[in-house]
Amino acid sequence: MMTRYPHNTRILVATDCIIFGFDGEQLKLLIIKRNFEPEEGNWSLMGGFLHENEDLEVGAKRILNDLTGLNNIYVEQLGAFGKVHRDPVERTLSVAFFALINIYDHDQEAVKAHNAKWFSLKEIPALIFDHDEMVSMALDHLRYNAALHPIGFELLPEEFTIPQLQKLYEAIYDMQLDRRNFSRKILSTGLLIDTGWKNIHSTTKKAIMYRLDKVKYQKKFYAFWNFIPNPNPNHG
Amino acid sequence: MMTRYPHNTRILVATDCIIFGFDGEQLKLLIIKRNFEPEEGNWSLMGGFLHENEDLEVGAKRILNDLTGLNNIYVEQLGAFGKVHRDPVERTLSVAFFALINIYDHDQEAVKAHNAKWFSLKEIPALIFDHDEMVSMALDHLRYNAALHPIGFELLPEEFTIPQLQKLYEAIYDMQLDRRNFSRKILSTGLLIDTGWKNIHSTTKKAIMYRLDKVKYQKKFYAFWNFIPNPNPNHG
DNA sequence: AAAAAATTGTGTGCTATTGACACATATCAA
DNA sequence: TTGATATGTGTCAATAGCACACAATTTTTT
Repeated sequence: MMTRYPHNTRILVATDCIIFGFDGEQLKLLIIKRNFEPEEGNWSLMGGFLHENEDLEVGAKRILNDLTGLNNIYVEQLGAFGKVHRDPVERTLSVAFFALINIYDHDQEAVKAHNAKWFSLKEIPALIFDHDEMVSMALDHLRYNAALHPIGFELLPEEFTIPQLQKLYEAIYDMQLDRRNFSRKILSTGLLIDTGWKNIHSTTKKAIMYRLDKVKYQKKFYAFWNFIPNPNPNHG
Repeated sequence: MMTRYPHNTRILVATDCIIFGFDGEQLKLLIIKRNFEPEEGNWSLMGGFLHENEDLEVGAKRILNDLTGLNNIYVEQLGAFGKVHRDPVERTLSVAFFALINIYDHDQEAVKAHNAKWFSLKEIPALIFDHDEMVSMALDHLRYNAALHPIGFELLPEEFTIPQLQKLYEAIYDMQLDRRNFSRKILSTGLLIDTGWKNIHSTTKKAIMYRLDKVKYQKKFYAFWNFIPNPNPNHG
């Protein structure tokens, strides 16, 4: 029995998290100001090295918990970033994870302790290494997947109104959507349950609060949606 | 300036390739019979360790070229597989790559030399490590993406007929499609160029040979298609 | 107290696309 | 010449998409 593969180089493996949140108006990204070398003082995704006996997703969730105090975060693996010189200190392969959190749920003290801050998409500063590329890929992933799967709900509180949901989609796609068509589409999926409550925070007509039907959500995750109006109606 | 990150474990990084081909009737997977330990004699995806100064995709293409003799293979990264004990010898992180090739284009001698063989999807033997999971994920990826993007063409020769393309889609989705509706949909994309030739190999009516309009292909890659009839017509 | 402003809920009609299905055409074999 | 098989094109009803109008609710203003 072999105990090692001979003659091969072992390299460092890290995990970086692209963390999206929604404040009701804008889509935001949570990043940290590094207080360690290299690139100390510059902005970076939250990340860390993988532990010796730790699975990838476990490592990502440990890092996310560390920063936000949250445990049940929606994460998907984005992929591995392995360019030889992406880290100037030593070759490091990073597995990027895409995370969606409810921005009002997290531990704000932990975020402060890590020198972390939420940035609107259009105000994100330059990031270290290849983190800009990771963010860009994560945003594409979000736009691509939110049009086909009901993942947007991960960014909202348990109970939400249709206008809130619409604002989220408008923020994700940076476009205006028709209120009436959006409402019809979203209700026709049958994924929303009327809680019987109304949004008491509104200053005008109080919108109905809904919650996600989690059973149907699981079943329909792969049934294709199309929330975003077809950008190219006549396949020209 | 630092030269190494202290106190962190370095691990082996490998690449495994999930290689799909289409023989005109069936979708097939190319796998190898291992002639080295561990798991010698068992079936496995084609893979190998990443070289010291090699980028991930370069490593995958090196491995693909090694097996098939081909250079311009369509590859996408599927993701990193990093479970602690996925390789019994030593912890190894594998980055899986999804590859589509024209089955009649490759170097059959090289394939034989590697003890490799094409298997129909329904006849794939059990594979080593977590390779079954990789194949399953790759197949999901293919089904998911072929419905939205024109990647299916990667599996066909430069010139092909609409009935051939239809058979490919039927193989991918393991379902029958309506000839007339399929033809209408595919032609309405404007992605196909009539070469003026006809399929001389046919024994009955010779179908028109088309080729892909590569300029439009690039432009339309992200314009959503929907080749597969809606599985769930009334979003119920 | 009534009107205005803002926001939310629901409806209508036109058009393009979809999916089910029929018929005409081309090629080879019997 | 006829039959068998495969290919190309057409029709039509049902549906879904999109543009748009109107009614209802709540707070603020007059």
